[in-house]
Amino acid sequence: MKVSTLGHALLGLLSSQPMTGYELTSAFDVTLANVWTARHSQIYPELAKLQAAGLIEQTEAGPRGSKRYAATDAGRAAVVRWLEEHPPSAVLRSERMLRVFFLWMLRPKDAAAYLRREAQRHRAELERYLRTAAKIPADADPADRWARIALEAGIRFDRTMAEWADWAAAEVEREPAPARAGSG
Amino acid sequence: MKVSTLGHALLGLLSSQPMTGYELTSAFDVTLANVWTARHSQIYPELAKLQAAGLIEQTEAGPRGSKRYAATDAGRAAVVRWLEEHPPSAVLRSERMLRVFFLWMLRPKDAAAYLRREAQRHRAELERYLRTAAKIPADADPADRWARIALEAGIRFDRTMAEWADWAAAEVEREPAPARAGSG
DNA sequence: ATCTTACATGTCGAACATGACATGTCAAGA
DNA sequence: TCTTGACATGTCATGTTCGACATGTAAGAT
Repeated sequence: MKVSTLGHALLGLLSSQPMTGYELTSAFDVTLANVWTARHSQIYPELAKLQAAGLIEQTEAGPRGSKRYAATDAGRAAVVRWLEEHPPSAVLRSERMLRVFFLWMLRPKDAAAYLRREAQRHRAELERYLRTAAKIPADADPADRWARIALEAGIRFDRTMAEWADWAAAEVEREPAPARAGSG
Repeated sequence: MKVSTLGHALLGLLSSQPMTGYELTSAFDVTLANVWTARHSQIYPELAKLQAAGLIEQTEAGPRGSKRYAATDAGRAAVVRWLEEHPPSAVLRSERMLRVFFLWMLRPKDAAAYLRREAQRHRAELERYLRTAAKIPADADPADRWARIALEAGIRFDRTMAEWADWAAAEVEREPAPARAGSG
């Protein structure tokens, strides 16, 4: 059976602890939101597929008809193979960064304002990360250490992008677009 | 008519200069590869849709049955509206970053090796960006300035991620996973 | 002349992803 | 008791994206 990226993500999550579809959905809304997204309408059918393939199993039936799943040995092995054998696809999809390529179409003033707002958004996200990081106990527990490592990527990313956006805004504002040849 | 992200990207590219489907395809393979991807099999049908909507028009019929398109006024206006009115979707999709969340499943030694390879990949990409940047003439021309701004985002991003990956590898290697409680 | 490679456009089925619709449970507070 | 909101699972139509298939041309090298 061929497992999609989403499938591997679910398998990975279910390798650390048994979870319900609902809990997996919120993991995508919170923890993984900045690297991958998935709605419950995609998650539930995928869980059914993984179960049929023997990669996960239901471990518990809870209150509101909830079903808790855990990765099987085969499921965990699939994640490890994915990490070790499947070359990481470099493909990155970011509407936010795509837009930057077309900001030249706005008046310099508007483009600069756009970039300042981008910087603010990145700083807001950075603050959020820093608050989360402050809550992680000084590591010893491997789980905390890994949480900290993933978080650090977010912290550095948003800090860098905020700085870049401010720099870019300044760059756009630097001169009101130099006059064409012959002005000097 | 509702225009997709891909549609806006094509409209943006065709706003700077008329291009053929083939040229647009290589723009996605080269320039935009790090923020958005699209295959020719998606691009050609999308061009047909944009033309039908009056957002682009064919300006030239070239050698091998090639067709060159340019954005119309309506097309350019659509891009500007997209940039100014449509709130940027924060959705970022990166298989590479997703994987990091599951590296705890590897032996520390293997996880560290993985992260070192990640660092190398980012450094290689960084080198590529720096070589490209060196070729951009010291700006004066707005087009060069904008090219430089987009490139700078890539440079800072890959430099940051390379540093992060090295730091993360060191963090993973720091101790061979502390023994469980009671080891003293 | 022939071959190879880059140029060039297109279709189609399958897979992936979203948003809307649909349904129901349980706990807490008014 | 009633109401609200979080919990919980599912389907379906539509839209987006990919990989494979299909076809042909022009330029440059041998």
